Order: sequence, then C-alpha cells, then structure tokens
Amino acid sequence: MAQPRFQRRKEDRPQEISDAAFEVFAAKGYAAARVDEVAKRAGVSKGLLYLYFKTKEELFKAVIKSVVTRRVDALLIAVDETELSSEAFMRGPLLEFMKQIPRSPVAVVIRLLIAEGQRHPDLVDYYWDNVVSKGLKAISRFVERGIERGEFRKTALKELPQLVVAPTMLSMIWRILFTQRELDTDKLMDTHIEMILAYIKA
Amino acid sequence: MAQPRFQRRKEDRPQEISDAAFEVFAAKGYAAARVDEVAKRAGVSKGLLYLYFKTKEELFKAVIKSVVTRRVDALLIAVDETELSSEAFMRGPLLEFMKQIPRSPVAVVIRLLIAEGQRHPDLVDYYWDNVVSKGLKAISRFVERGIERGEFRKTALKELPQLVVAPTMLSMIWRILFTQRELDTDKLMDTHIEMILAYIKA
DNA sequence: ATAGTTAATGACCGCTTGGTCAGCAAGCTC
DNA sequence: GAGCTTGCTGACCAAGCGGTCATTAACTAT
Repeated sequence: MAQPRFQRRKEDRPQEISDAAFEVFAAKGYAAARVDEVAKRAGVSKGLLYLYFKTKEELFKAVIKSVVTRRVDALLIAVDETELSSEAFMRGPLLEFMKQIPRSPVAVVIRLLIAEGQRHPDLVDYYWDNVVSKGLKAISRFVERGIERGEFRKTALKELPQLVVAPTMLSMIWRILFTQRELDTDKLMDTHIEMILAYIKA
Repeated sequence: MAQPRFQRRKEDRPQEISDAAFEVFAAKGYAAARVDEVAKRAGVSKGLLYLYFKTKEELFKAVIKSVVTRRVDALLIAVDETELSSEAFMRGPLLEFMKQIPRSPVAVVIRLLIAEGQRHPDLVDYYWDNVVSKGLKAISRFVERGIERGEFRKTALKELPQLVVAPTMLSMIWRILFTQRELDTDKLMDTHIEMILAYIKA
C-alpha cells in the first residue's frame, strides 16, 4: 500500500510532544511520568523526543511555560480598560475570572509547581514573574483606584491582594485533592465577593 | 574498647525511622526520596527499615498519618468548651489557630498530599476523615451557634466553612512555593477575620 | 559460661528507565 | 532517478533503586 512509515513534520513535533507531555505530567507528576509514554502518546519515537528536548527536565519546563497562557494578561487589560464602577467590576468580570481559574489547566500547573517547585527554582521564578506578581499588582491597583474614586474605604486590603484570590486558591486545591467531594465553587466566590464588598464599600 | 556495633532498640526504631522519613519526603517528595537515605538518616541499615515497614509506600503512609496530630481535635474541643462570645472566639483562639497552621508540619503534609494524592486515594480519604471533614464541621457548627445566639446574621457562610480557612490554605501554598517572597500571614488573617465579622455580625 | 533468640547488617539482585546512536527512509534538488 | 540531507526510528546501555536474605552479633535466660 506504500503507506509511509512516518512523515517528516519538523514544525509540528515540538507542540505535539509538549501537549502529550502535559497530559502525562498532569496524570502522573514529574517523577512518575515516563518519557516513553510521552513519546508513545505523541505518536513519536523516544529518539525524536530527545531531538527536540535535551532532557526530561527541559521538557517539563517547556510544558509548564507553554501553559502559562495570557489568561492573566486578559484580566490585567480588563482592569485597566473597564468603564464599569469598581463594585460592578468585582461582581462581573473579576468574579467570573475567579470562578473560571480552578477549572482551567492552571490548576494542573499549580499542582506540578507545588510538587516539584523546590527542585526547579527557575520555574517558580518564571511563574512568579509572569503570573503571580502581575496578577497581584493588578488587584492592588484596582483596589487603590476604588479608594481614589471614593468607592471604597481605605483598608488593609490594598496591601493584601492575596486575600481576594484566597478562595480561588482553595478551590483549586480542593479540586486537586477532593475531586469527588462536593464544593460549590461558584457560591464560594459569590459569597466571598459579597463579603469583601461589605467590608470595603465606602 | 568493646564499643558495640549497634544496639537493639526495638521500641524506638519505628519512630526514629518515621521521623527521618518525614524529613526526606519533605525535602524530596515521595518519588525522589531514597529509602537508602531515610535509613542512613535514621542511623539504621536498609534491611532494618524493611523489617518495620513492608514497602516504601507503607512507610510513606505511616509518615503522613503520624503527622496528622491532634491539632485539629484541639480546635474542636475549644469550639465546644469555650465560654467566650462568638466574636471574641474568632478574634482569639480561632485567629491564633489560623496563624499557626501555615508554620506547622501540616503544610508539608499538604504538599505531599497534593503531589502524591492521586496515587494514594486511601491516604486522601484518611486525611479527609480525620482532618478536613472534622475541621469544616466544627466551623459550621460554630457559625450556626452564633446565629442561634443572635450574634451573627444568617448568611451563606454556614454552608461554606471553606471560606473561613481559605487564607490559611493560601498562606500554606505561598510558603511552599514562594518561601523567600514576603507575605504577612498574620496581617492576612487579621484582616480576613475582620472582614468576616463585618459581613456576619448581627 | 553457654545456648538460644532475634534485632540488625549490608552485599546482592533484578528490573526500570533516562538517555544514546548507528542506521533507515522521506522528501528535496537537479 | 540518482544522490543528498536530515527527520525519524528503536534496539541498546549504564546507572540507580526498591526490595531480599544469609549471616552476624547484641541481648536474655539458665
């Protein structure tokens, strides 16, 4: 039938391998993930994988970085460009954002970082610079702007943007550990936003 | 000199090995932890380790369980026996509890569970039954009692005890990932308790 | 002392797995 | 279609590691 044994697709391979690797790392964690399985899942020989990625560790880092999407950037832009009142923004786009995160691949990345972060400090730094630091600053700016506009009281929340996203964090961990136990993430976020507003509204 | 090559100390060995294992697991995670290193750190041969623990996995489970101390039970009892007003209890013992947890070995256990939980569902179940479930119920009961006494308004918080401990969770994750970056855990908890009270006080 | 019991040792084994490389063949050029 | 480049394969290797067991020696009873 002259079915060729393989095709040469230099352009697509790295992404395909990276996608497969994400699945395997997500399912097994770093140490228990087998390079052979990644290759198999990508429909590729192990040799080829090592042509595109020098080591298993480099593959891991590439995968993590590739998932750090522009999700956070979207929020940053929304904060700066919104014409909503601060309260309406919190009840709308911000709330929606917080509800979405725990369902997204970000949760998987968090798990991998928690598990393997100690051994890959540069990965943690990367995540800090590109996600955490940016996100927290955006929240701080948002709160500050609310105060300047007279919509919010002056509270410690400005220096503690972590407090705003704490339930998001909890929800992510919950899903990682207790997938089968119930947690009404949406209600959690709704109530949390209500609570913050009750505390800071001018 | 007749210095004996070793002593027989049947009673103490398991705990010594378990302690050493905790250190190694904490530092390396499950998969990267070496049984040889645990034995070495416990000042014991690998063979002896396998006399007291059948497999590496059983050792891991024993370690996790041994750290699930009565910390939570202490809180439960405090809730039931306190003579403080609900508000005073939140500002006092509860707040203190939330501040302490992130600094305790519980944080390490959480990390190990997040990393390895998927592969050891019975461990997760154990942790759920002995820590999470109990703790959340205690918080729910506490909130409910506050409502009955007329100290608190009736809010969704009763069904969302997770919201109370969310910053504790975040603080733990923060310490695990971003040890060197600053986070004023105490201020975070203070503000959070203030916020909750502002929301639920009758 | 002596014999018996068992806590403790550490050399050893087999398997797993990350990583290599000599060779093969897809596809391009002329 | 001959020849060349290079994407791709998969058998192979060395190291590391969990787990075993024959042997040793610390302790006990008599």
